Amino acid sequence: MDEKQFHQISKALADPRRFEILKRIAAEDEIACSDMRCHFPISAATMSHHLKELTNAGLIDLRKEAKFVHMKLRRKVWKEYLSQLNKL
Amino acid sequence: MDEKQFHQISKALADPRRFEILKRIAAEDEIACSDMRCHFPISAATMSHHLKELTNAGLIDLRKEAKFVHMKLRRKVWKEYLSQLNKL
DNA sequence: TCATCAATTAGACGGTCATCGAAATATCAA
DNA sequence: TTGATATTTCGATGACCGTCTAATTGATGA
Repeated sequence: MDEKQFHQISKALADPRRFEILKRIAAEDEIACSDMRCHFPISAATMSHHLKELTNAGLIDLRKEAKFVHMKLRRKVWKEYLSQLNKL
Repeated sequence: MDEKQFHQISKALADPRRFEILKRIAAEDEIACSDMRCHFPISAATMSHHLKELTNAGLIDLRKEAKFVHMKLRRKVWKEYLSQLNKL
C-alpha cells in the first residue's frame, strides 16, 4: 500500500458517519446502497459522496446490478491498512 | 475506549504531518519538542497545535522538564485503538 | 534584574469537507 | 413512451482545520 492510499484511508475513517457506514458494509457480506439509507439520516447525495470517498480510498467495491448498487468491503486492503498501523 | 476518544484518534491520524510526528514519537522512547522541530518544516506554533491534538486524543503523554517538554507514546491507548479497528 | 530561549496562546487566513436541494442520468415497469 | 425509482453530479453554504505571525508565559543563566 502506497502512502497516498494510506492517507486516503485515514481521512476516510476520520468522519464518524463515514466510519459507521463502513462498519455496516463490513458487517454484511454485501449490501445495497438504498438499504444503507434507511440506517442513516442523510440525503442520497451525501451517501453517494461518502461511498465515493470509500471507493477512492480503495476500501470498498461497488457492483451495479439493475437499478441498485451493491457494496462490499475489500478485506485485503483493510488488512493491509491495519498492518501498516501496526508498524507504528 | 469510548467512542469520543476513538474518533479523536481517527481525526488525529488523518493529517499526514501529524501522523509523521506520531511515528517519530513512537520510534524514540522519549523525545523533546525542540528535537522534533528539526525534523519538520513547521513553526513552533503549528507543532504545539499538533502535540495538543495528539494529547487530547490520549495518544501521547507530555512531561515538562525545565524549559523542555518531553513526549511519549501511550502504547496502551494505541493498542486499544488498533483492537477497535480490528473489530471491523 | 534582564536578556534569552522553549513553548503556548490568540487571532487571522485560506483551503478542505460534510451537507443539502435541485438537476441530471439510468433503469425498470406499465 | 411515460412515470417511477435509484443513484450521481452540480453548485452553494457553513463549519472545521492546518498554518502562520505576533504576543505571552515560563524558566534559565549572566
